[in-house]
Amino acid sequence: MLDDVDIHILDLLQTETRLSNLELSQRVNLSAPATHARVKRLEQEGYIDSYTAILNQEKLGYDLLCTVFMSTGIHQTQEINELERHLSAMPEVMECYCMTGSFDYMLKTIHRSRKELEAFIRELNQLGVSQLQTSIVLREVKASTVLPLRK
Amino acid sequence: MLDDVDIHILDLLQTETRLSNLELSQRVNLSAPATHARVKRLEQEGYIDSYTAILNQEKLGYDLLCTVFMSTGIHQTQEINELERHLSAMPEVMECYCMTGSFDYMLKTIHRSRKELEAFIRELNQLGVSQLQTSIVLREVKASTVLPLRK
DNA sequence: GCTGAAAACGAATATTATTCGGGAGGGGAA
DNA sequence: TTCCCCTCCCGAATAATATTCGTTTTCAGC
Repeated sequence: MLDDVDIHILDLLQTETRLSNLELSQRVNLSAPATHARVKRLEQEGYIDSYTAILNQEKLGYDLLCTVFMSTGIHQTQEINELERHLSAMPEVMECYCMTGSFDYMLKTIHRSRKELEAFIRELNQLGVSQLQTSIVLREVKASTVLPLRK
Repeated sequence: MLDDVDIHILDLLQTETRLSNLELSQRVNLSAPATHARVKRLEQEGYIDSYTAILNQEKLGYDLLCTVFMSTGIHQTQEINELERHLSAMPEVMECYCMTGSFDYMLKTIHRSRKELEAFIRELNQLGVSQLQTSIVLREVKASTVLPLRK
């Protein structure tokens, strides 16, 4: 289980990932080796899924963020798995959730242009989709990956 | 501007963030110092927004992921800014987008229990919201932060 | 082909992570 | 209480890695 120091470490890793182990240890009032051992434990036990670099979408030409709601006409487990594997493999699909509500899935997708978006939607339609509703993000107010550990 | 090696570096940093500079340099066929200088440049020029640790939501007790669509009754710039500042400050709000479609905003929110979700929705309602439509994520099919650089 | 700027290299150094031996603290059994 | 054992910590030593530096290469423009 996790004690307060573990939570503190996780919280710091979420927001100040580039802290050196030494700095991290000073923030949580432990020695460097003890802190290091805890981080390794948190990684191994799966509390930390991964480390990642967040790139600037705009600077890299990805200015078109969309949400796509879709329903499928299929109900067989095998076909559903197949569909989901397809969706997961599409690099434009950043997130895909199975949801409550009037649609089966919600996707968050990213594109470089309307042209690419259109091609993507066309591709989706060939995957056995019965309904599609696409909206475009006009402005990003907040985009975070931080869990609210310290509430 | 970015050359092929820069793109290669960014792509590796997205997926194998924990690579040492030496390993990274070997992957892109450059010397360690040259690679390091490029990474620093990419950071400084804003191609890399941040580094972050992705925590395991489930293991940390956050099992309730939601999308909230909302519209506001307000139209004054000042009030809108105020509202957005509020939304951004709420730790349960992981993402907030201003969107096309029948609602003004879409939120991605995270909670530990239905009880907390209810309290959150109540809080939202006190922020000058005219319409709210909340859906719950049943299953995460894909959740990525990776931009499709190599398409 | 010459020249200058930009970018690369290898070696040297500085910083940081990681290992290791030993010791403090705390719970259970006699 | 005392002893033992387990867990976790610490500081020092070592290993790995990042970073700096002086020099060399590369290449576009003349």
